[in-house]
Amino acid sequence: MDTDDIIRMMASQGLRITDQRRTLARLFADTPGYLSPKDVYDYMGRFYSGLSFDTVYRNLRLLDELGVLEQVVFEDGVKFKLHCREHDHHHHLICLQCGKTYPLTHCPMEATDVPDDFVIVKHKFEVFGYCGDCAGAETAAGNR
Amino acid sequence: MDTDDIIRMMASQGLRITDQRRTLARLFADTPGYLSPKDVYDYMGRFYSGLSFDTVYRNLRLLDELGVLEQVVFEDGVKFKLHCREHDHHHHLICLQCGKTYPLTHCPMEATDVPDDFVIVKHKFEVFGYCGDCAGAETAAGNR
DNA sequence: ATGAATGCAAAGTCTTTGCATGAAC
DNA sequence: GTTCATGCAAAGACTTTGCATTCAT
Repeated sequence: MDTDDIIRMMASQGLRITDQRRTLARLFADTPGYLSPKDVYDYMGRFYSGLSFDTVYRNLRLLDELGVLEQVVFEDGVKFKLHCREHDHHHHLICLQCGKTYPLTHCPMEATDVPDDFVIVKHKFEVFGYCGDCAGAETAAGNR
Repeated sequence: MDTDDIIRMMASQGLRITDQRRTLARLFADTPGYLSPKDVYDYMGRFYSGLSFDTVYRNLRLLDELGVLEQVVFEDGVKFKLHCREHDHHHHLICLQCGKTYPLTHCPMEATDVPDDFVIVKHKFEVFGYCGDCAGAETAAGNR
């Protein structure tokens, strides 16, 4: 999904396409992983001098509600990424360094035994670590 | 693990056993599930009129660091429960109503394919829903 | 021209910190 | 008697809201 796809998606939901939202769309289109509100604010701040945090929050929340972005709560706070385009259920491998995610097709629920009287509503399965690029960089740094 | 076990654990780590900490120990010994800082504050507040939030936070953080409690970040905030006494790796079934947890022995990592160059650090697997008691109560309420 | 998006300021929630008093050892 | 725990007050981080102005449509 590229910048224009995101913009079309926003427009189709009735949102007005401001310059700022165009930049926001570009940012998420170009980012493979998760971004915190602060990450977004810092990036956007380079282009808009008077940028305020509340606008960033408003747009992130709006895009989350419209299904353009998805929001995940990590130990160190809330983060956002493009909503996964894959329609089939899947989970993620997440790089702790660069934030990039990789889909995992295996869903653990198939193999999980749950008591008969327990009504399942949802589940969460995430794997964290370092991707090839980041693990390599770290090792190299450690060898200095 | 009962109240006295927890108190012994605190004492062995050099903590002073105040009346308030005794109550805190009892609360967690008697609670099968997760408690938010506010839950703890509300409960403790019944016994200590001048109770302040900062003391609750301080004690929760302290007990988390000592390994007496464990802290988990949920969508609706941070919560605490007694640290699992089971030594073997396991996951949890969590009731959205009463917060009670049940251990799951199955670990999804065995069956998950991860790229060779990805270095795994940790993973998270949690199942949410309603336990037998709560699911029953909800259905009964719905039938009124 | 109309209504939505933005910036500003302010408030709200949750959590932490500094300091004096009081309690545990 | 020392040292740690508590309460109070204040500050800090993060997020949301109200309102006037500006901009997309």
